[in-house]
Amino acid sequence: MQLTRFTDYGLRTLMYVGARAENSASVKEVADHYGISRNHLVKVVHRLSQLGYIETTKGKGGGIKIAKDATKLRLGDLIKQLEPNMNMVECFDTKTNTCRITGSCQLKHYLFEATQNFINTMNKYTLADTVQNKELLFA
Amino acid sequence: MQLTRFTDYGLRTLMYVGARAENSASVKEVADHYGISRNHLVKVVHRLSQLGYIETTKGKGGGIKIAKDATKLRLGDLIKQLEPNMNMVECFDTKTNTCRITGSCQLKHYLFEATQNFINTMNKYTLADTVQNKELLFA
DNA sequence: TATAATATATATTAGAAATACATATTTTAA
DNA sequence: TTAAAATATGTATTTCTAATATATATTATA
Repeated sequence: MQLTRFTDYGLRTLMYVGARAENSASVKEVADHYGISRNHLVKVVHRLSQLGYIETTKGKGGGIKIAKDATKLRLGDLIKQLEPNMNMVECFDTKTNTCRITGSCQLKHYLFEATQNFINTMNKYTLADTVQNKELLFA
Repeated sequence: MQLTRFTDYGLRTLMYVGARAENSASVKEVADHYGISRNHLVKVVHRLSQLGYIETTKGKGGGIKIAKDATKLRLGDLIKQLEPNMNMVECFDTKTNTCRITGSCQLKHYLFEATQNFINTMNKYTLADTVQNKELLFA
């Protein structure tokens, strides 16, 4: 049970940009700061922009910028949208489920409740909560 | 964010065996019932036996049997022990962590709390709760 | 002693995440 | 107007790990 690096990078990018002056930076700057692939990060940023969390500006002097108030960005919502698959077990997706005991098995209900609690707990916090000290982030 | 099939199969095996007369069955029987690889299931069963959840008997007439009272087997504990990796993000494991903002980043604390809530929720339920109707399981 | 079961180690396969590469597009500033 | 600097996008490759397969060993009983 893990989050993908895609989600991890997405959160880290928002944290970085949110802590920057004017809430802006370039993808290259973020990739360099974390020592991760710029090409991979481009896709994460692209997804964040699709979701409306980031504004991108092409061309010279362009870059990325947070599109929403960091105190309004709930972490649970972010995770739910960035994760490629929140189906905890096979039978969460009725299309591909092959489990023979689905009918009488209660496990899925408990897993659903637990996953919901996971997201709810994360939703107690916002992006703004994640960075305790903006200066320290760049130390 | 998903459980591995290994964990899924482990839970299903316990459910199956727990619903059987005398709480016993053979690996082959369980594998056939779910239509999954017997060889793979052998490893799951082996792990369950290492953890003390299942007793195995070799030889003719042998098989597997639940080693504990199903009403005492909490699902959260099971999941925690069956999952190969409960490190939600890279920085959960200080040995392999490379993230540069670990010092000032609060995300890990929130993720830790949320994961704990996930496990706690599952621990409200036991293996005995998962099977509503033993007969239905084999319908 | 043959058979039916689990135990164990190793090899292989499959799938998905992560990364790399190449090229297109856009915008600005010289 | 053109070069440069940024993101956009599609495809290919690599890497990792879960899942599966294979082979053999061990054990116990009929």
